[in-house]
Amino acid sequence: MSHILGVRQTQKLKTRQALLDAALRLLEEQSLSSLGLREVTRAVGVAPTAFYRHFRSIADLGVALVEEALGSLHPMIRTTVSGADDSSRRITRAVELIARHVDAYPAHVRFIARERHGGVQPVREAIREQLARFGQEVRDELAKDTEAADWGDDDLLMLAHLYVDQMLITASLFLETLESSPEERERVTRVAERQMRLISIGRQHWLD
Amino acid sequence: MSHILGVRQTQKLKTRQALLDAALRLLEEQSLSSLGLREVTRAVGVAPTAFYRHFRSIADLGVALVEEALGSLHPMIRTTVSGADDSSRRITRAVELIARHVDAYPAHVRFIARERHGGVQPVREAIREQLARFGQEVRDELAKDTEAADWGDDDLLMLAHLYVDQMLITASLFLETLESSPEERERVTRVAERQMRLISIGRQHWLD
DNA sequence: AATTCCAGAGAACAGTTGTTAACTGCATGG
DNA sequence: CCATGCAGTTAACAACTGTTCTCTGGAATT
Repeated sequence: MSHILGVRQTQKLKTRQALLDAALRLLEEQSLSSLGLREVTRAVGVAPTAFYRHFRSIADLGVALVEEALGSLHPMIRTTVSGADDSSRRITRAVELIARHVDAYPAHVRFIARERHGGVQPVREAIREQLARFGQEVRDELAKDTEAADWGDDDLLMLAHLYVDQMLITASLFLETLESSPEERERVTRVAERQMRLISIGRQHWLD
Repeated sequence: MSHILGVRQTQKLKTRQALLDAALRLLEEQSLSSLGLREVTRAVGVAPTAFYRHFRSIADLGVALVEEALGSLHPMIRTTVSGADDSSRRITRAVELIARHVDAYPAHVRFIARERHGGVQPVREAIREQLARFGQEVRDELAKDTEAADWGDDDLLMLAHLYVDQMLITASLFLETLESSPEERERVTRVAERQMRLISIGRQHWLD
């Protein structure tokens, strides 16, 4: 199955990745809809026309970036929500995991937050799709929990989307505090934890 | 106090508003950071240089749009959250108010959702400021409620921001269903109501 | 009635953009 | 070893961008 790539294909993949990296860096201070194809190739040090060997358009590159930013995140989401330990520790761990992820991949997080409602339709669509998948996965994880025994499937999905949106809000908040003081980051952490906790409390009393 | 404007000033305001309107329309299918000054003046039917009589830059126009989109919304937010009637009806009414607002001003809502995390720093800042004000106003309204008698100020603000974010998420969801079937809109309405309800339940049991 | 002011027009500027076509050199498969 | 494939180059295109300076007509002020 594992097919060893030739010199040619590896070089092509390398250039492709360089384009993605350069685009992601340029997108820290602008939106995808204003990102120029020449701007990207210039940053990589490659001729403008080389772009077409890898992507049909900037929108196409954007969709690839969505895949890169969210595609590998599914296992992490699953393990974050699941687990049978007590809910308080789980929340602390989840918020910390989000904070770490923002630290590790700030540009990816910024890209998703920015382009989720951005001006490029295919990219919005790709993000919407991935987030819907997250929602379903979180719902499946929640369904395993004994606490959700009598819940309807609709309600589980409703709660799952609430969690997913809350994660995004938290991530975006951490993003804004990337260059703030540790005290500010701590404050944001505590607010996020309490918001999660309030949702959890609502969840516990949903069937009352 | 009410100073009657001369022919000259009214004409200037008219052109300014035409620029804002044209920009808002053009922003339905792109982001602010890719909006061109010439593009806007062309849409209005005015010379490119006339733009400078009204705005220093596109970013400056964006900040004005934030004011137009959110500035007049404060009284509505206050009345939505306040009121002593039972919480279930309040939620129904709040979600309906959001739906109506999205119907009436879709371009404004889209602009805010898009540029909140968009590529233009001064505009992000302006939106952040307005949303922070909303948060404080909602907190003040929540503080009046007898249910929040023993709540700390921190917790009230935490809840207020949760509500504000939830309103934005709901508005953005309605935006996506603007051209969908009535059934789809009804479905979104019910999900939004249940999410609000879950948060309200969490609120009721917060001090347990 | 004469003067000042100023919103908008017009022309020109140096740069930028996406896309095309035809090319080159080198890894690949026969 | 030779022929093919294909990643990346080069050059050129028409169209577009923000910004400058200069000008004009008519409202506002005196």
